[in-house]
Amino acid sequence: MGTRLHTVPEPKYRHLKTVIGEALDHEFTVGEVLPNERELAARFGVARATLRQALEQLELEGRLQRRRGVGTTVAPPRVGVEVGSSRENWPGAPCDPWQARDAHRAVPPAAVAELLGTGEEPVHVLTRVRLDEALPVATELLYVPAASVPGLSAIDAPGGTARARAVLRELGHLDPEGEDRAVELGSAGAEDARRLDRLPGSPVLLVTTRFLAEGGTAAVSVATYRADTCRLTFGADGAGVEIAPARRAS
Amino acid sequence: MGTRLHTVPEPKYRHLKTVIGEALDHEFTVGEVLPNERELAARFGVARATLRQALEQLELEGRLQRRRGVGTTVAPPRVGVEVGSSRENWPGAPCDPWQARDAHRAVPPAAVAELLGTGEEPVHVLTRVRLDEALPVATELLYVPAASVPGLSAIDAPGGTARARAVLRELGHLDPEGEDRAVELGSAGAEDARRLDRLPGSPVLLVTTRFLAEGGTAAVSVATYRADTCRLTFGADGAGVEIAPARRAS
DNA sequence: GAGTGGTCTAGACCACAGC
DNA sequence: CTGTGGTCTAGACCACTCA
Repeated sequence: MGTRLHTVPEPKYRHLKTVIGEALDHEFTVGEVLPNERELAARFGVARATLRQALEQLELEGRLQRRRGVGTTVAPPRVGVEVGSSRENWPGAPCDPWQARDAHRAVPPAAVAELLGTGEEPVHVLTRVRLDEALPVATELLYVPAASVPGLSAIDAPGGTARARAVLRELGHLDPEGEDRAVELGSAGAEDARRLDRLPGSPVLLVTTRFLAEGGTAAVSVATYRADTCRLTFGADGAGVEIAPARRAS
Repeated sequence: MGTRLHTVPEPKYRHLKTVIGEALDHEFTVGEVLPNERELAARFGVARATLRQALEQLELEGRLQRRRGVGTTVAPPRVGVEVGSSRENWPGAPCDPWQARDAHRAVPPAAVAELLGTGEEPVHVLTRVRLDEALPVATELLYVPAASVPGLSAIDAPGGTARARAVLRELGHLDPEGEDRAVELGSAGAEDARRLDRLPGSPVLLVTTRFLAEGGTAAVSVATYRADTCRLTFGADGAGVEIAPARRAS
């Protein structure tokens, strides 16, 4: 009685994924370019679409990187980006890892308005970017109700980065009381995709954060992290920098 | 001077995604079944593969649920599962939301062994499942070095759930000193897929947790959450139960 | 057995990067 | 320009669920 007689036949693309995945571990180095898709498909004796199904999953797992017009390369290990507990990512804090790009006033989407407790009232909306080694890893919309930045008159700074800095400066004066966070899977919209240098629809990790101060919600951040290159870390006060990626076994 | 003259033509599947997404918001209710793929493709005048590309992304965003042999239905909003800070998810704690399924001894994968600080030495490996409303939302492998459970002899319980309970009981006696966590995107392996009632390769959120006690790593958990149905929450001590899903705008 | 989504094929053309 | 990955087609068959 052989092991697992007559289990379902494994689909081709899944077998391909295993084979290529093992080849990546043993016969390729980070950054190396793979043969092109037509070549690979021919070599494995499958249609290009089938091969692509395998490559897609490997890319989803952060093991491959594909760029139109360029080719498919072996991806480096995911970079860990600190998202959690350390107080340094309070907006406006000295070590805040985000770069402000713009600021304007607008009525937030309903889901955000509910978290803020504001109604249809416009709030400050900051657009920010987070870089790692000069490459963008995330974009963010930071919603700040006027009530959180009392020292700022609505027409204080004309807009753009100047106002963004002013809002952040005021936020930094608040006394942080903690944060709420939610992480879920999403896909990049057109804007985010452009800023993250990915195609629209690429998988992203959506991090919604509620910043608490003075008994209420001081700001809400909706951040979009590249799921292919990022591993979000939630350190126990800076101790957890060393978590290595856990590779899936089938 | 029309707005955005001559920008790139939007791919069909992305336009489809928008159209169907809007229809989901306005003309369908949660749980309702959509027309089948051949019917939809014909209705929109595209090939089935193109339609499927749109459906795939909507499923990735948690807006659709597809089951072979059954059909495509409108998904309910994602369920928030508490993963973070609250001390109640320490393994073996009274309110631990996980259900033990099995226990055995094995040498952990290299990445886990490194976190544990054990070498090639075998550790306890507990298999657990996390349910929400009787549906599985996550599976877990919990690696516990023998040193963390001194009150347990290696052959104490013969294995299975009995030993799992014994290990957890011992773990619960430790004094928690904090946790490290990392979240990344992955795809379900064959085993996980079966337990989560999904197909292999489905997107999952991989949560690697290091439990700290007595100055070292008491255990390492590698948990696999269904990315389609789950939103991981990291509450500020139970305050953040109310975070609503933030829907992507394009 | 009928109907669903999942897999697969063998083509085609398009958009983009880089020379 | 050439070569890459991205999109798209019109079929086919398979695996699964349920009546």
